[in-house]
Amino acid sequence: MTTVEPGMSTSPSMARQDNGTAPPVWLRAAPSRARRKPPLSIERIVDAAVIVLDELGAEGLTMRCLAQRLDVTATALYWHVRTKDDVLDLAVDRIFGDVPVPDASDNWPEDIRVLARAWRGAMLDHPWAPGLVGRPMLGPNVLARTEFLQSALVRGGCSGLHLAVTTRLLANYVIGASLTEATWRRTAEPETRAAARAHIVAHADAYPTLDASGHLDDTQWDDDLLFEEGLNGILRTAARR
Amino acid sequence: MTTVEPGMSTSPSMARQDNGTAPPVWLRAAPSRARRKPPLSIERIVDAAVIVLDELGAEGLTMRCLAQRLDVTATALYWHVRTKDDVLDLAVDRIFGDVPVPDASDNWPEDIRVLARAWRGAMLDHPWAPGLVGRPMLGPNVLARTEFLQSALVRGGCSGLHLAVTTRLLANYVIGASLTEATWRRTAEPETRAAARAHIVAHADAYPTLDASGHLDDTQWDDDLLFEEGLNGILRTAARR
DNA sequence: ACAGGCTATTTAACGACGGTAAGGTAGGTG
DNA sequence: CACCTACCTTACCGTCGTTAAATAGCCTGT
Repeated sequence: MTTVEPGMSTSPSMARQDNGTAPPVWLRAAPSRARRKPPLSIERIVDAAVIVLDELGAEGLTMRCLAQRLDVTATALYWHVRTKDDVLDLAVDRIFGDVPVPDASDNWPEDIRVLARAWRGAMLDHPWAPGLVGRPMLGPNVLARTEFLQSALVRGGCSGLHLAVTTRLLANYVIGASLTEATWRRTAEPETRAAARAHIVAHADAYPTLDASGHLDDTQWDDDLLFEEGLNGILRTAARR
Repeated sequence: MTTVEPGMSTSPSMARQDNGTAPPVWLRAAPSRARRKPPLSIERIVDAAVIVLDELGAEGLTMRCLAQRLDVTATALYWHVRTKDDVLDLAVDRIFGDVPVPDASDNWPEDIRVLARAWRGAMLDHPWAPGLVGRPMLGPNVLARTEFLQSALVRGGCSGLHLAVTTRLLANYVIGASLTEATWRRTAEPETRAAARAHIVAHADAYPTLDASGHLDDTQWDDDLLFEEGLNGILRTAARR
């Protein structure tokens, strides 16, 4: 993955510390025209942040560790970014950039389905993202997807109050579903999942319906199916106007 | 609010430090039978945590500040609680305990409406709560409300896949709506809200539908109305089976 | 009355974090 | 050559969550 380049040590502090013992010449770069470290940029920072978040989760992202990954000191990041929260906001919007905006077809419900599926897919691919939705989502990528979603509803004949209601219904459903599913997948090692399910079964007198319906039982229903059916329900009422 | 009791200083460290200068006798408590500090308990900790969260938000809750409010050192909390995350989980479940579980009537959609309204209301009363839903919600209060919700659907004739789909649809909608609304209210001073709306208007070429529909325009639609209408839509499809 | 043990709390401290202030260094420009 | 600006580093601050050890209050058996 990471290849060693001449004149580039993986740690800048090591490069500075080697006073006295110079490395063999052929490992040293040509003194004047050596390739330098690529300059830092917001894009590179956000890219690295997403990688770290994928690997370590939201709690694992540290300015120091993020800087280390970029071969830079932590404080260098603050030249390009104001706070850590900025990095988080940018990272969230970044992953929504990976959600393709489909071309508008003549089948508007299917357009919405495609977008909603991809939206949920992006959040489940980066399970740290739903937990970060508690900050305002006003990035350009999010707005662009919301625009597409609402425009599809307009093509379907929605307007006025009904349009506002359905837009929110759709967005909130996708967000809520992604949040709960991601939380469930992230926090629950098989042992924990089983314990939760067992807790319901054990207190079946308090939770008779949950017990009978197999709530929290992973083997009962497929998450993808449940999401899809819920989506269909929303779209059906949207179409009936 | 806080009354000064004899023999009880608001800060224990002050009480210890006054070596030498003893307070006047009448301010000192009777030496043997003085009322002592009420003992710490998980309940008192969680109560205080909710208060602090309401006042300072999720980022303002510190073990030290929580301890100070309880007139105790920070480390004393760890006798009753394993980590700060425990406090957070307990606080989230605690506020759901304030959501009244209605008696089952013969009008099951209205039962669900009542519960859903109160659920959303609880999260908006404690705007820090939705941001903490990224941790598993398996507390007894949450489970009891979920049980009621699903049992109402069963009374309405739901079963099998349809029951599972509608349960999730409802829960995810309420969670998503509460999350986005609370986020919007919490983070957005009027200036920020106006800026967000203005951003859409300024880029009306990129977001024509959002612009025309008044997206992010607070004066356009009432949040309560939008939530209620979305809920009605879900319940209508649930009833049609 | 008193020793001893359990419970609840304090004192002290550690390591890591987000963030700031000041200084340095390279590259372009006069 | 000097100088400016953009970018990065070194050194450091205050706060956080958490642990370990010492300590105070209370109950119990004698």
